[in-house]
Amino acid sequence: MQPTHTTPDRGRAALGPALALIHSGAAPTRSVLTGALGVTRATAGAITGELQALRLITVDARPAGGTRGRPSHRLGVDPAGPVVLAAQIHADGFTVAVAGLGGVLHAHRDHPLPDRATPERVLHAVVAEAARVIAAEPRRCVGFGLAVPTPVALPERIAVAAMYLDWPSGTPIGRLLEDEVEAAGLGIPVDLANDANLAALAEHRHGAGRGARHLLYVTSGHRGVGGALVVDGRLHTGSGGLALEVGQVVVDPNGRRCPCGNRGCLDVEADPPALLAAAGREDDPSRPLFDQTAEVLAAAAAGDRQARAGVEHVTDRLGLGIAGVINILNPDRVVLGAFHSALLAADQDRLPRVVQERSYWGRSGCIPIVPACLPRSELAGAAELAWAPVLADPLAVLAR
Amino acid sequence: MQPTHTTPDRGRAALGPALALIHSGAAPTRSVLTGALGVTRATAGAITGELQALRLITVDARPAGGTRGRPSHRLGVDPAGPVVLAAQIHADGFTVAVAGLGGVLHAHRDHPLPDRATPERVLHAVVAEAARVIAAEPRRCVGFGLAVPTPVALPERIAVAAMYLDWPSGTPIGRLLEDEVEAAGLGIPVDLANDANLAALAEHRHGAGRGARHLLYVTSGHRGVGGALVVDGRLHTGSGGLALEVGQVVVDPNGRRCPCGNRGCLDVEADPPALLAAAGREDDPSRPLFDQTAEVLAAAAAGDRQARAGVEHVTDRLGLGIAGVINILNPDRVVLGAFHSALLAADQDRLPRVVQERSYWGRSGCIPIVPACLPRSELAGAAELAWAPVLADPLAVLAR
DNA sequence: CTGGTTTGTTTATTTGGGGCACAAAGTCAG
DNA sequence: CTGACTTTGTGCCCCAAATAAACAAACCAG
Repeated sequence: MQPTHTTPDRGRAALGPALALIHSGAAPTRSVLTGALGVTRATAGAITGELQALRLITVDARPAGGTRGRPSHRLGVDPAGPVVLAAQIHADGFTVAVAGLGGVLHAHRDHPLPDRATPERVLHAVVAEAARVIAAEPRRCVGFGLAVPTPVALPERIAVAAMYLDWPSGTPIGRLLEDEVEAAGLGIPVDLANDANLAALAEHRHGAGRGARHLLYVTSGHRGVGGALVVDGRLHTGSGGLALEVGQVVVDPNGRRCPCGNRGCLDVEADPPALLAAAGREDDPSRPLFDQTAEVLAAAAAGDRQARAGVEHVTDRLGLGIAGVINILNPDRVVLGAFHSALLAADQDRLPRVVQERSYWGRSGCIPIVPACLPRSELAGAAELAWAPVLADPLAVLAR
Repeated sequence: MQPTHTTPDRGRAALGPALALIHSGAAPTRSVLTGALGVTRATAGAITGELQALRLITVDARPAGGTRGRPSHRLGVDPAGPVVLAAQIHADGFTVAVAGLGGVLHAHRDHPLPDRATPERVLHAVVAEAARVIAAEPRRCVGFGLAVPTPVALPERIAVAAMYLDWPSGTPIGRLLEDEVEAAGLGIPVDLANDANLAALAEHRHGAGRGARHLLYVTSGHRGVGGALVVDGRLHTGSGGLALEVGQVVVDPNGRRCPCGNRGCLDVEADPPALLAAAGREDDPSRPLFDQTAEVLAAAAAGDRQARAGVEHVTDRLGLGIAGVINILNPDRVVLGAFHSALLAADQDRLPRVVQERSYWGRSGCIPIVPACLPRSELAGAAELAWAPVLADPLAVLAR
């Protein structure tokens, strides 16, 4: 017999949204919070009081100055409040960091991957390191988020087609992580997601995408092109978690072969190796791709004609791909990370022009294309993932 | 002096969501409503009682039968309750209909466009007809929605690049409509939007897209390809209202010229004239395109080799375009309207196969591609638009 | 018929949040 | 410097919406 079909007491429902606004910097004062939540000043005061009692935020009574009337108190995250663990697995190793609210990365350390880097061994190493960090951390740790360099299929969180790691496609990476966390006895909620998706999330909350309603994020680290889309402030993962495989957008049907089977995907037409090839250079496997592309960009800036042509070629391809997405989604901002950010810096005008020419009626001329601005956006995104339960319902997480 | 920075009393907040659930058929009983809203049975009972008192819904105590326990009462929309006006402007004229809740089109009549069909004259004729219908309608009319065959740029609701009508791009069609409604003294809230977008909305609420979280809708009436996307149950219009110009997706860079300036847009590669051309037939301007494409499809079904090749060619092009969108958005269903629906019917297997081949890892093999099923989806969508304020806050609209 | 199960309704109670008044803390004009 | 004005923070009262609990109703299965 079910007692009387009810839901557990959620307490103050606006607590989470209020914390999210302060966390993202969108509500620096109680007054702004009042307007953003659509409540009275009295309620906003009660909410901030509660958040303060939870040691999540601080209220600074020093005058903010400027306008007329009584100055607002400044709202900020509490540096002594709870923290989360953020981790990232990448091609060369993994990183574990402690992160506070407000997008603050307190400390992070890089570690090499274990030998024979199977999913189990890597996750075991990550969780072991996480346990060490938690043990050494005086503040309370309330979550753990992990960024992985493979697409993650929902709802089972299965890694598919890892590009750098030799992980078999179909690895149930979500369950493996939870098993490791359970075995280590961490006792905190855990989640993981694709690194490019998380980078987009972080840029939207704290970086170059702040305030954008719909955001397109495109990036490339080593090989392939990743991206993500934020719709109405939320990461759009699609029905299967595999949305925005922007790398699969075809920009040249007669272009280079792509591992996915098609020809001329953005994946192979606008990543670092594509720039090397377009500039007529060989990929030297013994050196980091990043250094080699930096050389090409520098040469182009110095006037090297072939390098310049290569930059323009790849920029045009990228522009075509972005224009295609813009035609479909009409975001209000485009943020470029890593390699593409450098590409934009090398020629400020060309990419916006190409995008404008190739998107319907040139309306995208008004869509700003800006470089990412967070130093470790994937890690910051993993922190966002870890904070998600707290932002959804602070009481439920902190009450334990 | 602002009194105390407050928001107006909204009464029962769950009233709107509850009505929306009943309206879309997602909550056929109080019990389901209880679960969907996350409230107790007592609250759900109070809410349905209030909606019943507003004459918006009916409660039918007849047994629904089947399972154990006390049978639920059936919830349904009240046929005698308020109605809205739905109108559509199309190439040959305009249509005005009366619509009830639940996606019911009560009656609709077609009218020719006035001579010299300027925006002002057409809107004047539509509103005049609407006023006549309202005057003859015994039930209370609480809204007016209009579907127009041009993209509508937000937030000013400006028509851009009309394809069939000779309307100048940049026409402030939203303001013109409001002026006409005001001049006619209708005294009801009014809104308008692009017809393909509204068709997608209607299919999602009441048609082939019911229950889908993310829905891609692609259609073509006469010339060009339209579409829309429903994300998390809401129409995605992008930041400027011009999202999902799916017609601008390039499927063949060496293809036919498109009015937009590009080559090989879906707009000119997968619309009715494209099929005629691919089947080696001349477009006879004196006959409706629909009849001509129907002939090609019939010929293909009868074994005409050239017609068959044309159908396959256009199907492949359409599949390429859909696959591109799927790679970016990963919807969980694709609905095809009008011409594309007929194209799918002509060859059930080919389109899904092409989409599967051309989208990443063939994962779209699981994404159903189904024909639209509403007879007048644009009109039904206009009704949805008119209902929107009521579904958002029934009391605010009906209290007057 | 009896017991079990689910649904609808009534009543009492809790509580989140609005309305209001007032105090506080600044700016601005003279 | 002073007083008017503006905006913010807070305490108190009250209401209304939702929960909880108990009960009644309606059906099925033995």
